[in-house]
Amino acid sequence: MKGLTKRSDDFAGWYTDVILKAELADYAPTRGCMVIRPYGFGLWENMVVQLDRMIKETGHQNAYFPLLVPESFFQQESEHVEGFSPECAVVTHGGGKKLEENLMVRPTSETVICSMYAKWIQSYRDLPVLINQWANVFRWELRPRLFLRTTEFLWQEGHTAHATEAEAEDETLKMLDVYRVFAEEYMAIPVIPGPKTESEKFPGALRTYTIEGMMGDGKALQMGTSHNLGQNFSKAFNINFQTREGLREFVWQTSWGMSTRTVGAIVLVHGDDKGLVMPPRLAPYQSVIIPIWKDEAERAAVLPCVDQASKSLQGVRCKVDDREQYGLGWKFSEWEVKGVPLRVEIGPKDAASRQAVVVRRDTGAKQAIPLDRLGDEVRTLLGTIQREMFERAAAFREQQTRRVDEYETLKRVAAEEGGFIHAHWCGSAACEATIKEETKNTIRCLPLHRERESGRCVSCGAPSDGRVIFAQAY
RNA sequence: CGGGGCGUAGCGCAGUCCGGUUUAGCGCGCCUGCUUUGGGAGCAGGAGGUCGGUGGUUCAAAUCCACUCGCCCCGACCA
Repeated sequence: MKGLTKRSDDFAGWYTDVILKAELADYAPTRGCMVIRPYGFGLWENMVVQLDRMIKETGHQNAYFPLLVPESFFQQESEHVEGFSPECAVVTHGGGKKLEENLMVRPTSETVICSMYAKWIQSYRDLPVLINQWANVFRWELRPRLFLRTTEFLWQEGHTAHATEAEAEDETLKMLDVYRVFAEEYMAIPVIPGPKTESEKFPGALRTYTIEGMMGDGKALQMGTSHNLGQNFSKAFNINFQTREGLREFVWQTSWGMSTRTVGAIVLVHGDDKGLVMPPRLAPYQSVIIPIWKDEAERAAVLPCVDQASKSLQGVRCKVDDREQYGLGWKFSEWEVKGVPLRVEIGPKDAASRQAVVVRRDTGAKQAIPLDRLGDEVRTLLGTIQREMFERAAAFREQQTRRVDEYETLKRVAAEEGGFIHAHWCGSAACEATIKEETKNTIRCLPLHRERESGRCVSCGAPSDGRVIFAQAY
């Protein structure tokens, strides 16, 4: 692709170029906002279809709550207000008049939803409440980046209410695992699930769990979060219920979200110098057929083969690129930057031998496949690509991960190598802050299934019983 | 919000320092026609601009000055 910044030259510039040239998105006239273009939205829609299915399969129902939240509602949970106020947009006027009460544009929907839950929940028989909504939210970010951090973004936010603390914790972890499976099996991105530290948790939550992925430059990206809200919101919004025993209790809540940011993760993890590489299970087009001919005779020979190929690819999201105004090189480059997993070329030579030339986007590997086996082979190849993309990402993460025991080493690795650093940490916010200050690395999470290992905090030397993950984050 | 950079045709840029043969150019793209097609095709013709905005200096401003708006990159805050 001409004009595409090399990934190794300037990773950030490359990222922006890929998104623009692949036509995933474009800058909007509104500051900090972007337009998700049809190709990018097609990817998001495929993600939505799968994630939505998984959310429903775990017993949740979709609903929709309003974009605007009365300021007074928003202010009911103190930690929540403190965390979100700086990044909220506020509506002060409506219908040409100053409003009696300001309306917050939701940065997340806990408060409106809780106000409704207070109304809907009376008895233990009303529990659990398992609701999800697909929505847009606004966070006034100071430094926007396409997909990764935009003022408005799309996401899914689940909000549940339970009778017991244990049930809420189960729900929190269950949805975290839904995210893990989605990231690994659909996005082909290995992630590390685990709780956030106190300083990194969601404002108002008891505990926040995250799935952390490693991007192609070794930096970490939080790809989804699941919060155990405890009774913080139910107390603030008075969401109580009568137990079987006749007692009044506050519900235990969770919330969890995954956003369009993850589209950025797909670019950052799988992309290369030619552009995007789409994981087959989410790709808007899984294959593109490019017919080749230079006169009517060849066209007549090739077209039936294209039809046959196209028919044999039933069930594969396939596009036939028969645009005549573009040359072959142009088409190849275009579908490469867009990351279509498989390119199927059919020209006169192929037509003569009843075959197609199939080229993998991820490896560039090229092979001739007889037309009568094309459907099966393509389906198999798509599976192989999906699996190998995950394996490559996992191998890369492995290669960019260090175990470090000395603070000096941590500093050096953080400065010179980047990537994930597994190190001991005593659990104090002070050490966490010092390390962040001095190395730009933050604790991404305490891996859920980390091995018990006694050691000493890299910062203060106090005892620790397991390693945490440090990394520079997006 | 701090530091840096950039706003000139749809996109990418030159011209700005040192104001004046500049009628504001170039490449790509776009439109018309013909020829082309196994890795970004060729020829011919054509359309397209309040030089980000406002104000100032001057006989004369894309060019100098002031203010302003917007965007990008790097930090602090965040999904």
